Amino acid sequence: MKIKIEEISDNPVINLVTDTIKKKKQAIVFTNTKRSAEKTAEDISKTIKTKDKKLIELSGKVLEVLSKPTKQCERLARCIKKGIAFHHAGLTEKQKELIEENFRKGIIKIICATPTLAYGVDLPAFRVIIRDLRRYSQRGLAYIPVLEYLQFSGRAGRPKFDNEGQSIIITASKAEKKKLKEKYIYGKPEDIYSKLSVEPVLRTYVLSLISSDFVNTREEIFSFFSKTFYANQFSDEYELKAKIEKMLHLLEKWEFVKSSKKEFISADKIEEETYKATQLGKRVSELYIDPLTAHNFIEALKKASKKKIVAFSLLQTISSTLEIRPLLRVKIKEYDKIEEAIARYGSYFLGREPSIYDPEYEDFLRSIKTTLFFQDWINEKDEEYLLENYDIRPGEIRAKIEIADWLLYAMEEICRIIKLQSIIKDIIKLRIRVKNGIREELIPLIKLKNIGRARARKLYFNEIKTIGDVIKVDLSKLTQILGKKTAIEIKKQVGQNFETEKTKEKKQTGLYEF
DNA sequence: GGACGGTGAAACTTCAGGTTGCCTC
DNA sequence: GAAGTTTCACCGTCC
Repeated sequence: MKIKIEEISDNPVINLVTDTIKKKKQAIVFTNTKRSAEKTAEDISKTIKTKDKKLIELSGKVLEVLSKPTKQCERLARCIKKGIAFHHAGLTEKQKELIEENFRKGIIKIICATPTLAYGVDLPAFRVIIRDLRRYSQRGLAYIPVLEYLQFSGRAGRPKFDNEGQSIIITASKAEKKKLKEKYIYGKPEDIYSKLSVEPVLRTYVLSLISSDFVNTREEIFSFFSKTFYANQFSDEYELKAKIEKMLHLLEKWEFVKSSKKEFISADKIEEETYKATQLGKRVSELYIDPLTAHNFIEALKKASKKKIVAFSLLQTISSTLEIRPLLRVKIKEYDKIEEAIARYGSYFLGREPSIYDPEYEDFLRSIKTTLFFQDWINEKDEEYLLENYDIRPGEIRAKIEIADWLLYAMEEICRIIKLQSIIKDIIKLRIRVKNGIREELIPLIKLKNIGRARARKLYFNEIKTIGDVIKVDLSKLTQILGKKTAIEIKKQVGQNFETEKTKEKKQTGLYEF
């Protein structure tokens, strides 16, 4: 199909977007990096002159999601004022919600997004503009799979509102146009391959099958895997068997499963060797962490019980797992800083420190940077600081923290089973700190509902340091610090009722909200 | 003559994201 | 590999 579009700039994306708005339609622009999504949104917004009250209001909301807005928040707010937004995993949940909601309402006209928006979120638009079909990978810039292209263009056309949807690819030349047409528009999507043979996956599933008593003998295990999609696809039975054998051996060595071979079997009974999960193995399987992670935790905890540890020790242990990946990237200028941290905290490490010549050294440095990020987070550094110093955005911070929380929980559980009581306390404390991004002294206050890191710090600063202090302090002072509504609510939580007549009334009519 | 500002080219740096998993007030 | 950012050389201008 051919459509004519007015050329107001030499940037085709801007021309297309302007045309879309003129038609009173909406568009999603897909780019290949977060930075590009932001830049594109900004470039577009600069060409737009509008002063919509709703947009200004929305822009304010977007800016207020954190106690102190980051540069990213400010940039987003500026774009939204013009009805343009960018959307990627670095935004906070609230910001993403606001953008999606207001795009559906038609208030936001254009979203510049990374692939996040093509998955999960149901957000159709009249026009989809795919600016980049190549993305950086290990082998340099590579074309994205056809499947992904289909995912992008699947966003085009709103079933109830439009009769058609447009998916437009931006190309640099005629030759490229022809090539991309062949590959993406007329081409077939790729085959799907099983990832079952990837070691962490295989480890997890072998343990899970044994732990749930779904299979117990070697034969049963082989037979199970031989019916999987993986076996179907590769049909290299020998290789698969060898891999499973290896996994069984490891699980046994790590004491997650026990083989009957080691037990006494009477002479007249030739029993087939069976596998059973140990108590530890069962729990590891329930926790759904990679058995290797669990094993590393156990080794680390054993070391930890024999020496002085600090938050860094445990944070570094969880930053060395596969689950926490991707690790923060160490930038060229940061090498010195990281090396310095290694020197400073070296004695607190619980794992092996690879030498500079080891291939995993690079990952080690990245794990240290990730650890330092966590450490700054629990020392109450704000989002702007973390963005500047670690290049990690609010949305990414949340995602990392959720995984860290889960891992620390798993660590705590393992600790119970292997009976290392002395460390459990440290883990529990750390978990609260990681979850909330607070120093240890705020732990008592954070237990109150509606009190997060910012308010807890405010209270502490005002000499209200414990629940007892909260009870003692009078309402007017608390109101000064937290505002009336929160102050009353907090007082209520510690058993003091200051409900005013007004709020009581509201409550009766069902309008009262916290 | 030096501070300053503007400009553009060259050099440098960095590059998507996610699902499940657990417990709980 | 290329977009986006930073750095730097260069020039003109002003005081």
